[in-house]
Amino acid sequence: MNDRSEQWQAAERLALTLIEGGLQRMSARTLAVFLFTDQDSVTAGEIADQLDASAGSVSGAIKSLLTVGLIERLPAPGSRREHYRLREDAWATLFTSQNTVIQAMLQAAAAGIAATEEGDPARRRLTEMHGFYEFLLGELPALLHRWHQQNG
Amino acid sequence: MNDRSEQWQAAERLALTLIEGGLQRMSARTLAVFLFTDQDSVTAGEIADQLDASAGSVSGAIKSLLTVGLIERLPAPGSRREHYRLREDAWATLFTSQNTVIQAMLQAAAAGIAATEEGDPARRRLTEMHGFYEFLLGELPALLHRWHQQNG
DNA sequence: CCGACATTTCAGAAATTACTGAAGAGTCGG
DNA sequence: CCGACTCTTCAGTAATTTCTGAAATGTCGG
Repeated sequence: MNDRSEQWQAAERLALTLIEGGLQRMSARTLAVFLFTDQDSVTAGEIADQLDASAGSVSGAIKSLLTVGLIERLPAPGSRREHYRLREDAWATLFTSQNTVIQAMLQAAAAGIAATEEGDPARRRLTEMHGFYEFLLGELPALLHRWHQQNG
Repeated sequence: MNDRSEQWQAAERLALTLIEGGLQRMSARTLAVFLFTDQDSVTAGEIADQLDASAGSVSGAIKSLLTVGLIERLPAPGSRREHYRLREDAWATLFTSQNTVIQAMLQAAAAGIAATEEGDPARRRLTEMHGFYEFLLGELPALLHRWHQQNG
């Protein structure tokens, strides 16, 4: 028990959960490798081996994980291969990326309000929607601040 | 300006944003109709007309919106057709549905921790992940409570 | 500079997801 | 009860997304 293959299974299950959460399939599986590896950093080739996936798809996954800030490229450790690892604040970052969605919702609601007339029931609904996402956008920074304090 | 076709465009743009946020295409477009209609309630047929989609796909979308609690079926208004409308707390509900994802993350992390040994770097990473989602799960109810207070 | 190796890019293939259309089930008015 | 109308279900199809494989690019050691 508690051997590597059990960890691998747990990693694949976690990847499925990440997919539920909105990540793309290959990005999720790649992120799971970053979580479950017993090394400090991994290379694209190692990930491809572990996942039995093509170098191409791993390259794409790494690119997108870098873009959203979940992983980081390590200062070249003398090798020809690039090394990557999970960033310290990866989870807060993943959660924060929701803010983008919230802002888009806010703007969409505002656009809808602008397109409706006073007294149209649609305007009332869109105003409620706008109010909620405005509230959220205001609360999330404080929430993350509390996390960083509590977490040290 | 501010005519119906402009509203329709705004509705389709909002649908795209909802898709970004994780809804399925048809559910998102249907929800947009519920937001932008100038009626108090709409029927499946009206939605199908508005979206130029088949009755089947609208039926599926309504079913899923009902399931997650974003819309409600109205007490039969004497007509043969079913009437639906956006629920009052739809946006809070949509946001709350994230909690399910958070709990799944928490469990996935716990499973990973159980599968790793003391001293494995993977265990440290998984413990951090677990801590973050535990924090989130604790904060969200309070956040929604603040919303309901402020909102009345 | 050159050779070897790792990564990236991208067009095409595979797999998944979403929609349609038609048949069936349910329901209301008459 | 019957007929008309609406909604639901589901198999097939269409569209989209995702992955692969090979060629191109980049980089390091020598």
